[in-house]
Amino acid sequence: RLRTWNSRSQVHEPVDRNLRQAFNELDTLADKLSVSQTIVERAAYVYRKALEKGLVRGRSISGLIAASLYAACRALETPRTLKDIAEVSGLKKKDIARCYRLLVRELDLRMPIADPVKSISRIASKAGLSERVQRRAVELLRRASEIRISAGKDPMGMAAAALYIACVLENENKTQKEIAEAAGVTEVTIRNRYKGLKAALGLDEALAVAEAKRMKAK
Amino acid sequence: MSIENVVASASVDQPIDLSQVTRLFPGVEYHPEQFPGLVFRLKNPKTATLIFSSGKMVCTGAKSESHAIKAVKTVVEKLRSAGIDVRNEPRIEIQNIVASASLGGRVKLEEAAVVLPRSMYEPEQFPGLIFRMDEPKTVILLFASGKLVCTGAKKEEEVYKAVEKLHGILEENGLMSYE
DNA sequence: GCTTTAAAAAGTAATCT
DNA sequence: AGATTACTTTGCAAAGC
Repeated sequence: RLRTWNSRSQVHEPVDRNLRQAFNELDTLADKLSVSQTIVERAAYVYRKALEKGLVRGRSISGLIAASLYAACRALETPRTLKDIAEVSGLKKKDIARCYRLLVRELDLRMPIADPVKSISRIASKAGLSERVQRRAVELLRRASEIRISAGKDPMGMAAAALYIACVLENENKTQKEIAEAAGVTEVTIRNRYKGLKAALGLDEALAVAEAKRMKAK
Repeated sequence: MSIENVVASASVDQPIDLSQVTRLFPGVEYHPEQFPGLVFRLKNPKTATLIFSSGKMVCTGAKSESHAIKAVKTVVEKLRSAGIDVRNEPRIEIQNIVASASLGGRVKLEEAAVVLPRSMYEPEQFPGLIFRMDEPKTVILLFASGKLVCTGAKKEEEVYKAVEKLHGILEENGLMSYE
């Protein structure tokens, strides 16, 4: 995808050698993650800035490329988790996260706060959930953010729990396990967020009725 | 507010034979292939002191500056009474103080992340907001509960100043909610 | 950059009963 | 479903790879 950038590079400069290797890795990751060309270009921009600031010295190109790609996804609010990028890059989540924080600190990147709503459709399609359930989950998340119960919690955990609750309320039979797998969190996390959302949004009665119906159907 | 950990460096300006220390104190941990420092643990003050062959040391785990100083002096005394001649008194410097505190109310974390310069809030990676303060030069981990961790200070006074300053900033911007 | 030491915050995770 | 233990983040020094 970045052939044009690569061919523009001149062979003699070591900077261009670095960029070509970096952009080749970026293309590979981007393909595996199925992200748009816009994301790739933003990631390439972030990496160039990092190169200019000398942040690449003594650090692995792979880690910074993976972190640049994560930063681009975050900046453009495209739901890709550190876990996703760790899986396709073969790098450790912890190392990519460290590079990402370095980029944000040193390049003064202003990142939008991760929004669980942006992950709803991706999790839903992986788990095979209806449009109605998704809309319900989004509404639950909107109410949750108003009363600030999401603060400090993993956005994917919030999104997964909202989808699970929406499934119960809309009588869509999906297990916590299926949604947990689609979201990349554990069932325990869904249960904990479920409790929090139920209590904070006053869903006790509605969920009790829906759960009872669910048991009967089963 | 309470001080949770104090890190101090020290030096007796004289080499120390770590193998000898290992022989005299069976309880110490020393794995030179893994790490050049010998771990000398004290029950009181409950601390762990790393001793290097250069005679330099690092004491961690103390709950106050004075406890850290007391711990280093105790370690030196123990070495002496075991038969190691340590001629000089240790030169001790406090390097870092870690404290925890509560602001007494909930913090609007997402809004704070937008308002506070040089702050990072990444709930996917860590539940707390990371705030780097210039003066006093400290780093504060701030949680939605209003509880926080302040680290990087070299004086207890800096911890108080940093926490009060942050509290003031949060109040001025309407980022606190009590009860 | 890594290695080791200590401690708190709140969240997530793995493992055992 | 709990309970436990362990890991994530921050700061810092030490000597050596």
